[in-house]
Formats: sequence, C-alpha cells, structure tokens
Amino acid sequence: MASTALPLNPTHLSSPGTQISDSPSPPSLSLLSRCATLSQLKQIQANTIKTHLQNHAPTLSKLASFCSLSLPEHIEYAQQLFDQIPEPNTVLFNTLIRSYSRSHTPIQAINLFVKMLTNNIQPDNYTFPSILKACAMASALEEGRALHCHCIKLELDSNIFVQPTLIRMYADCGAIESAQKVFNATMKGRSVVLYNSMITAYVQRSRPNEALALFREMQAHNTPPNDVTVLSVLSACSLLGAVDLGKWVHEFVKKNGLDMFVKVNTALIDMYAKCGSIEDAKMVFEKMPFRDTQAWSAMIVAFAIHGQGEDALTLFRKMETERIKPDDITFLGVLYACSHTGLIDEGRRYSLLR
DNA sequence: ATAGGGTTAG
Repeated sequence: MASTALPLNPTHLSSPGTQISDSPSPPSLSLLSRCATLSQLKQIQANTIKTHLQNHAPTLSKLASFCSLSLPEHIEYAQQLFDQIPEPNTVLFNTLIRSYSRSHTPIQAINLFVKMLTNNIQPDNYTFPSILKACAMASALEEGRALHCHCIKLELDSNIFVQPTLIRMYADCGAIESAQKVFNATMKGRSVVLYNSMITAYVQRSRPNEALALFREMQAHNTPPNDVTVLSVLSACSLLGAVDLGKWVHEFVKKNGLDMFVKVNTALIDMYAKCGSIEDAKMVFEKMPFRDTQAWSAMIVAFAIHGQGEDALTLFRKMETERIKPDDITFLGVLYACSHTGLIDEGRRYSLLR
C-alpha cells in the first residue's frame, strides 16, 4: 500500500503565525476532495489536531462523513470518529447508516438506528431507505417489521424512496405477502422503481407469471419500463424457459433503446442460453459494442451449459488476450465447461490458476 | 450535507 503524502494547504499547518482562532473551521472541501486514502485522512486529522481542533465537533463530523462516503472500506474508522462526536445529528447518523447498509456488517446499521432512538434523534425520510436495505441484507424480518411501524408513525410509509425498500426488505426476508400488501397499498402514480421492486421480488421468489403480469400492468398504466425492469423481466423469461416471450422483450429492448446498457445485453445472453437458443445468445454477445467481465462470463457459462466446452474455453482465452479480468463466475463457467466436456486436464490446469 | 429498483452463479 503506497501512502502518498498529501499536498497540504499551508493554512492548516501550525506555525508561530497561525494561532488558535476563535471560530475554527473544519478542513476545506478542496483539501478533503484530494484525500484518497485513510492515511491521508489521518494526516488531515493530525493537522487539525495540531491547531487545537481535536474536540471540534464540526471537524470530526466532516471527517466522519467524508470517510464514510469516500472511503467506505474504512467504515470502522468513520465509526471511531463518529463516537467522538458529542451530539451527532440526523444527517450524520443517516450517512453512517447508509455506509453500513452497503457493508459486510449491515447489522451495525440497525445498532446505529437503536442508538438514534435512545439519543432522541428523529429518523427521517433519508434514514429508512438505508436501514431497510440493511435489514434486507441481514434477513432481519423482526427488525424490518418494527421499522415499518416507525415509518407509519412518522407518516413516511408513503414516501416514494421508502416504499421500494420496504418491498425489498420483505421480499429478501421471505415475506412476499407483506411485500404485496405494501405494493397494493400504493395506488396512484406508481414510480418505475416501485414497479421494479415488486417485479424483482416476484422473480427472486420464483414467481415469474406474477412478475410478467406486473410488467404488463405498468405499461397499461403508462409507466415506461427501464433497463432495470427488463433485467428482472428477462429473468422471469429464463425461469419459464419462454423464448418467444424473451424474443418479444428483446424487440422491446431494441425499440426503446435499452440495448445501450451492457447489463441488459448480458441478461439477454443469459435468457437465450437458458431458453435453449445459444445462437441468439451468441448474436447478442457479438453485437455488443462494449463487453465487461460479466458479459464475457455470461457467454462462457452459456456455452458451458450447452455442452460446448471447447467454445467456452476458446472464449476464455480470447478474454485473456483482450485483457478483461476474469472473476469467480468466469472460472465457474470454465470449470463447468470442462466438466461437461470431459476436459479433465484442462479443468485441472485452470483450477490451479487461482 | 445524507435517500429507492439490478443481469451473470448457486
């Protein structure tokens, strides 16, 4: 890990000329914006301490917020900074809760929410999307239901940002009927995100027909589907093995310019492969102007599940020559290809790569 | 100052 020295703003360095000011100001935004590593953040912190600002709450708050947003892998340091702030406000709680909701320790978000309540800090419309996502990740249904009650009390259950996360929370916790209740309670002017959350919920619980019914309903209600919608709808087609429907969605994708999204094309490859049409999968792959790791993986897996082990391995070698970095799913596809084609030696060789 | 939905595998 290279720790480059940060070019510090001279006004932040202590010198005989700069004495403690009466109203110390937190580190400037331009200084923080050039901060890319934790050690640089600590340099800034050290320099503010040098100018006797160590107990300056706005400074700690700014550092904690920056650390949590821009150095999410150092969430525990953000927490350390946060713990030194005497009276953290709602915004700072929200910022940290959001970081935890995207971390490997979502439970910590729930702990912070509890702390928020015991400190009499009112959660708001920014708090719930993050905390509900954390519950979804942790499969914390009890806590999720309790949070839903808080939403209702604070009249935030009608918030357009809160609703999709309530649905996602219930769906990820396996309570699809509660997700449906939330969805059905929302009536007028449903957003595309709200539809997407329910369609995805159905797909994830292997209920493709209900997902497709909602897909039709949103169009009937003049809510145009977007790239995220078709990702889930294509999953539904795969679950049904419905290639004709998949082809219809493919046409829809082209007509609405959604084929500019790499992920949509990747989902099309997957759909065609799972519906038995490897030729169509190949055609989509070849037409893609840009292919990321996921697109290559999807095509390798597509060949593998069709028993075309040699094609999968050829594609893998081509991926290597194009210097696209393989991921775990790429290797899964490669090994799958070997196992389906009796390529024991190749399989052994590739399994030593990582 | 801070907020929502996501394909590839299993």
